[in-house]
Amino acid sequence: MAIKKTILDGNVETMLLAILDRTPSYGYEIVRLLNEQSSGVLTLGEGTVYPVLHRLEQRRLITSFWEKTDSGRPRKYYRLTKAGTKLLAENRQQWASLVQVMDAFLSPSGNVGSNELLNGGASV
Amino acid sequence: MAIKKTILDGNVETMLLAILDRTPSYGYEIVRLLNEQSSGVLTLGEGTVYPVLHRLEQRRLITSFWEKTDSGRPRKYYRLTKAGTKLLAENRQQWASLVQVMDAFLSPSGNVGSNELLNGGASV
DNA sequence: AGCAGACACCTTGCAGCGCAAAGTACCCAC
DNA sequence: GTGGGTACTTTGCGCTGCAAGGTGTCTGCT
Repeated sequence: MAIKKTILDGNVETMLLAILDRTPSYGYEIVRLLNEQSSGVLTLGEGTVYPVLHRLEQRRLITSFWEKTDSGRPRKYYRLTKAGTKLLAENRQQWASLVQVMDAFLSPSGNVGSNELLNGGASV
Repeated sequence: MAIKKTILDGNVETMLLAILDRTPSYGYEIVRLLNEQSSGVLTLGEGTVYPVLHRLEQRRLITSFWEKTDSGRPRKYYRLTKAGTKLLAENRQQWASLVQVMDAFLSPSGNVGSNELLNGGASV
């Protein structure tokens, strides 16, 4: 079963930033990357990824530059800005916090609030 | 830094189900539970939790019953239905898948696609 | 008596995000 | 000349979290 859209909210942004943090890339390839390298868990279309890229660019978290190719249409490459790198770091932190909280509440044992859990996170 | 709303999308639902899976409870207490037992990571208000509860009830995932109390107003308790229990299981699976994917893409080393990661999840 | 504050519930309206759908355009192979 | 792969774009819908505002009860302080 593929992942439902609702719990993806906001995390697509983080994944794109993480991908672009490794190396500049372009929309079409990012879509392939996400779908192929997620064991079939993700099934994102272009209609999802492109708008996110546009949003990120408008917010100056990434910048774009066109590159000609031998085959087919030119590609619009994206690269992280400084602000993007910073946001990625924040998002990593956010994600870590969420994992911590979800783990606590989802633990079947129900030992939420056991203080062992409450030191590792969100010191910021 | 508290968690931003966007990445909470859908997960609040799962947390509520998980809480109610342990024991029936009521809105006001659930709000306290979430905020107190999350090391300050969550700062959810009643305006967030009550609508979710209503939604869940409409979808027949939980049922409610009023209980009188000695102090103050009566409480509206919620309890999981069979469908709710089933959805919780699904949501756990969804969450596990998301964690797997996010871990893969967020790993700084960039070794996404290393096949060690690709066995644990989403067999459903 | 009056008032604050904890308890407990509810609703409206907005903003953000994912995504399906539909469209444009180029190239290659048959 | 048509089908399919590459590549980018946009519009509009639905769902979700949440801020803001509101109702009502009881306890305790002054």
